[in-house]
Amino acid sequence: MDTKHRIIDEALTLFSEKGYANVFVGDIAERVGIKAPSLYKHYKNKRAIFDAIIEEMNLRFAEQAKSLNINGTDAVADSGIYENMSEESLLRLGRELFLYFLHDDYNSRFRKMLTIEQFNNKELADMYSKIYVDDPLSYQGMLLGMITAAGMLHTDNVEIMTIHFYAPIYYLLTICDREPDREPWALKTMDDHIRQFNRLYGRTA
Amino acid sequence: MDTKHRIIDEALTLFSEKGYANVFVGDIAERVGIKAPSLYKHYKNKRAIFDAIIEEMNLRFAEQAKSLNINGTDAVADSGIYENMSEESLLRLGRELFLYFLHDDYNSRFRKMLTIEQFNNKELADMYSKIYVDDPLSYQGMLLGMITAAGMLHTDNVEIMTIHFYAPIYYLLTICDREPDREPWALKTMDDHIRQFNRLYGRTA
DNA sequence: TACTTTGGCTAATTTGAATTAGCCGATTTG
DNA sequence: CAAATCGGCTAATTCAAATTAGCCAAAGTA
Repeated sequence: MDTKHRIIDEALTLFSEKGYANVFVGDIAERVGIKAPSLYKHYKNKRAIFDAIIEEMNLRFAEQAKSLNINGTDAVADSGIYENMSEESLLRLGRELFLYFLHDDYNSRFRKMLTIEQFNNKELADMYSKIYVDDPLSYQGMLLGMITAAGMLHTDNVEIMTIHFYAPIYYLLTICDREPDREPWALKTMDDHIRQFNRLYGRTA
Repeated sequence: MDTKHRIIDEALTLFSEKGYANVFVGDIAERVGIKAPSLYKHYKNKRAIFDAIIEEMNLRFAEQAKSLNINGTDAVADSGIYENMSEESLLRLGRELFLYFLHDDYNSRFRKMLTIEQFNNKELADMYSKIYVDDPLSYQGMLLGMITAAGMLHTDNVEIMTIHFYAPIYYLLTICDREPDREPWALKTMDDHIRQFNRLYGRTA
């Protein structure tokens, strides 16, 4: 990774821990292993580093969204979630979602940064909502809708069903961001949540 | 309200909007209608203002917790939630909870401040978890547990049932904090959530 | 090979925000 | 009523952090 990327990488780490205003240009430089003035060979100023992070993340999430959509419906059908749609496949879906969001290097740092900066910056508020509210709802809504259409879950309101699936995951996620020690409890709770979700929505009406 | 309280009141507003580091002592003073140096007649320094806010909020929440516990079980029984436990009473419970957390003057500002500062400050992280994770779960868990014991809801895992009740409320709350325009949608979604919750857990097993 | 660009450095400089000094009128209190 | 004390003000002061100036060596390039 070249210096220019190392800078936004280290800056993201620091911003996610302390917030933009509490990170000094010198802190970033130190992490990168250079002196503060050298940073200015790569970025016009501190704000430009921040903007570069946003831009980079926008790219990443756009790619991710595209890759999910390209395969889209087919990928899900292909994934075998239909053939043997069981509690186990739902459990897998939830756990993967949770652990991906929680541990993915960029997701976790970027989410914390957005959490800290969201009230200061309309653009970040919108990104937060898109990434952690609207996109998951629409993607999981699509999945759960298909599973429902296939007769394996039952509801007349997929949106609420999706919130019932996702809100507890989101809730546990924010807890782990704040208190990583609770992760084992969160994982267990996740499993219990999904098993119960499956029982609640899985019965034949 | 005397100056000393006006200061922490305005400071809380500003901290909740921009975060501690982005608020200048002069901003607070201006809101209060005095000059920055005059602030120092009331507080030793900027950090002391922040600490005073924390202390004040600790008091408020302690009082609130006490008043909930004093009446405790009796209050619930008294509240008539039993006699005609209906979808309507659950709806009321959810809506009140939601609107109280969302609009209560101190709750809403303080929650935003905690959201911004949580990763910087272990004490605040703990407060956040207590106020918005642990206390609601234990209080609502108690209520729902009683309703379940009375045979009006059905589950063998009250903790998960409580998360199923509260996590969507929490989720909607964080959305409204970030995007107040979504409040009407959130309220409607709240109602749909609770009706569905009631149907899911209300059936006789 | 010589010229240019790149990316590092140290030593200023600038800026702006927190805090202190010290004055002063109003209010409280012995 | 006189002396504290309170709570405001203006004018410094301090200090830390962002940024700029300007030097230099190594790497790339005509």
